[in-house]
Amino acid sequence: MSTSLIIDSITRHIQLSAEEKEHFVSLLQPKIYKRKQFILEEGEICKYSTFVTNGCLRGFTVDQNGFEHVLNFAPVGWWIADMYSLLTQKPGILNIEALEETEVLLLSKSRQEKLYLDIPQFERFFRIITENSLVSYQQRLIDNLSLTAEERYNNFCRRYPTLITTLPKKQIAAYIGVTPEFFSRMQHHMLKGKK
Amino acid sequence: MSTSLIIDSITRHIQLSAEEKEHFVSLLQPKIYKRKQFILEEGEICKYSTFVTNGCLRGFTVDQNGFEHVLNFAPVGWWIADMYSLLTQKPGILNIEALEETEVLLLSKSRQEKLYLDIPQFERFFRIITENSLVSYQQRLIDNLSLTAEERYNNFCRRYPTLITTLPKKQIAAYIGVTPEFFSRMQHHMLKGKK
DNA sequence: GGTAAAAGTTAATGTAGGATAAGAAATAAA
DNA sequence: TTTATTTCTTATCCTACATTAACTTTTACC
Repeated sequence: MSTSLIIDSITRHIQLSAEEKEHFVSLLQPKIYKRKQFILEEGEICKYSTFVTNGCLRGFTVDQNGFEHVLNFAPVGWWIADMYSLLTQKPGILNIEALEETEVLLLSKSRQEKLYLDIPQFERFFRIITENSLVSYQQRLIDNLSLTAEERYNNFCRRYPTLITTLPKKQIAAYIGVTPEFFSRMQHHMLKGKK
Repeated sequence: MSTSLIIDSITRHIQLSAEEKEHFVSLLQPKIYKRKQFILEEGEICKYSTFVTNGCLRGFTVDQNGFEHVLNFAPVGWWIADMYSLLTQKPGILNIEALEETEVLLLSKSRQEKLYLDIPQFERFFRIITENSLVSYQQRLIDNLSLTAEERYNNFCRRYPTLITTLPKKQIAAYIGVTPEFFSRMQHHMLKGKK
């Protein structure tokens, strides 16, 4: 089980002793998902916080008309969950799917809660990453209210330069909030504009 | 200084001794804002978490074309801040303004940080309310990607029934993401549809 | 390496919601 | 109570993006 990445990303925010690290690692379950395999499906209760050590996941919803909307991507080093369902333990609306073969570390809700009591520093760690996540969703909401699709795409490229090359365009379109057809036309238009 | 509301809302999530409550309250600064007065302006550094004990605030951005977009409302019992600016201590893009005469309790960033060390339970409290806030922004983002303006308005009415009566329609329009003109037309259309 | 499936493109037509303008109604300040 | 300001409405025209459909290219996997 490769845990150096998760430990590094945690100790960027809090300090842990060797024993604490060891204890934390003992709570994690490694798992591998194949391309297109679902980590979580709409209607299920989310039982885990999922940390990606390899590959990439996507969280998305399906609307009344069957169209998919991407809430988030989780590339290497990111956490993902259906936060609503994880917190309330009620059925969620999120689907989480592997975009390619993906290795994760699972932290169950009950173990996460116990962790807060055993090592209170983790309360701080999850507070901090939740705060950062909140800020980025607020910014994205403002972007969706203020900007054109073209501007939102430019922001996406600026914020996640590595993802543009790896993700199918279809998925980026579903993230910025346009149809694949319009996305295609938009890119054509942007190229023309630059020349 | 009326602190029973803030103490109640905190002790719904964590337990505090009488001394801890007293200590917490000693960190708060009461303040009153007049209608249209700004709590924070774009470009400033956000120094406080603000808790509303009376009245109502709004957080909004102004886009390139001068249009306002409402990120959030803070009625009685809610916290508000420019989270990006508060966390990074860099100039923010949010304006926070009083919609009516409003009483608040201010908790400065430095005192909040010290509070985490003095009473670690507060780390948990702010983790929990940040998680809840995150969930609602995620849901709102999905709504903006999936639903029509009419459906978003219905959701707003369902989620914040008390606010519909008190807020100017203009502000609700800027929250759900339409112009006041279209909002007006939309309401007319909805009435017709119901009969 | 072949083939089915998925992803991407292009074009024509349609629509939710924006822009502009101008007046009516409500509210606040004096 | 009056006046000024803000909010709300209605109507017309306009645009960013959606829909549909048909086609091409790329990718996965047997």
